[in-house]
Amino acid sequence: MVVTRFAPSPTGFLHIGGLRTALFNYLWARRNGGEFKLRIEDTDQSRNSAEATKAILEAFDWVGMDYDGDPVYQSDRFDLYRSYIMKLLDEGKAYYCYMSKEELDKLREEQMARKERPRYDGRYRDFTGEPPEGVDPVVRIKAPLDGEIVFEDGIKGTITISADEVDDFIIARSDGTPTYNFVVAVDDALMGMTDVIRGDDHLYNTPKQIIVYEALGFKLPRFYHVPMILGEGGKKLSKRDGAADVMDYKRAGYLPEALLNFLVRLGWSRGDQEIFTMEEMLEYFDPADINASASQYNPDKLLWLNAHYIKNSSNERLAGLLEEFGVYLLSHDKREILLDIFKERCKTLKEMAEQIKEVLERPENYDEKAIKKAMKGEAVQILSSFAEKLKKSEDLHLPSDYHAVLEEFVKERGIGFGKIGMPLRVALIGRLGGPDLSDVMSVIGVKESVERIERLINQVKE
RNA sequence: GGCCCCUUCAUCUAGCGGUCCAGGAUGCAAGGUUUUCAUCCUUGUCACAGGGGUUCGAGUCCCCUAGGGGUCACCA
Repeated sequence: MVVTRFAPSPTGFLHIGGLRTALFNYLWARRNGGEFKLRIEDTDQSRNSAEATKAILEAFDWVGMDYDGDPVYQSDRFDLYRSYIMKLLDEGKAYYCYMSKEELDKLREEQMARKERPRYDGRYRDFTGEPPEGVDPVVRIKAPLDGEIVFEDGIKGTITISADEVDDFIIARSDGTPTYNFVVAVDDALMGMTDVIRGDDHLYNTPKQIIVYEALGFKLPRFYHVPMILGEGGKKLSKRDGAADVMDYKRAGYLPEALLNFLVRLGWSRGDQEIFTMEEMLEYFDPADINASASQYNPDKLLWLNAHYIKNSSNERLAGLLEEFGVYLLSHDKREILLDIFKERCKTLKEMAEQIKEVLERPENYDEKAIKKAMKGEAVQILSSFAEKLKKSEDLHLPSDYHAVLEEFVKERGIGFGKIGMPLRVALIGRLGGPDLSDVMSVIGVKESVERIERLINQVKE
């Protein structure tokens, strides 16, 4: 049985680094038929917010990762933590420390001045005297005084930390609330975690948590510390590097499977394979194969992946998704042709929506450079006679019908395709470039095509 | 600064001592397809951080240097 978890603190949105660790945990649990749990680390009441929790849940929902059972909120479990703190106190494995915050700060400053590593000096570790008046004590755990703490990391190998790097850290604050490293260890043990996959910014927390595990007699899980995702340029990932919030990717028109595929390949691979369906990820993912080095965020690759998944989506699905971007195609009679055209050429849903709108809606203004390039010479005459020809043609429905008219027109006038192509393009969608003209006309029909041509002609005449 | 971790093309990566004058993908460039743009196809471009060892043989093992990252709270 494999049990994993994702344990965010609800202090903000879910960012892509978090999503990746969540994905790794999810895949590993599911691959093994185990459980994937969600735990909200909200022990610091001043910093967490209900909205943040909601945003995290929303992101999970969007990418389609399901978790087992209800999310566990640490704020519901203070009594539980207290009982374990009492237990350690009773067994002499933890103790009250009456040092005030001010004293502590002073000690730290002195140590820093002496260029020493700031650490608690253990002055109350074996204290038996009268406690000072008027001080609410914190509870500290007894960390080993010498030797080293060694553990096996599934990604980085054997990690050795000298005992004097870890002091008697606080497990309960003076107001009685438990601290992070204590509750994580207690919860992971009690929730039955077998594998803890987390960011390697937690590497230094691990020895502390191991101290808690051992003091409480809990069995250690396997640890995997995954390297962080760096921003472009190798610096810490920031908002500037694409949208840091997972839901921003939805708003920007990314498909969740593209994002997941992108993230799973950041630090993990299987031979030369680039495209992974969820089924394939579930079949092959193993945290032991994660790279030990950090990787950089690469927006171009994400875009490429997204284009791939758009191409391979059904028109029905795309039509549904496009509604969020103001394009309503579900019951549009030209839905299939429209989507067939644009799913091949767009990298995001947002881009797709914009380009579909270019076809569906008349151009509001014309690209100036395009006008200059396309509307010289006899372009106006060519356009208007093409409009005449369109009006006279009957039974134009399919793109091929329009294509035939276009071909005939070019032949009759003895001109190159570009002579009509460029101006017509500007008339229909307002710019050069874009999809096949026959496709566009078949979508909007003869009447609208003619009107758009006339509109451009009038505009140019002015 | 102390401690810990990391280091193959611009980027994501393959490589687990010989099959590597280092493979794939993205990007970029060129060509082809296309009435245009995009897609697509083809070709090309580009890397073992540096220095010492170990070994018959090192991208692969060890050490040093450099660079990068992380961490040193009554935050999580």
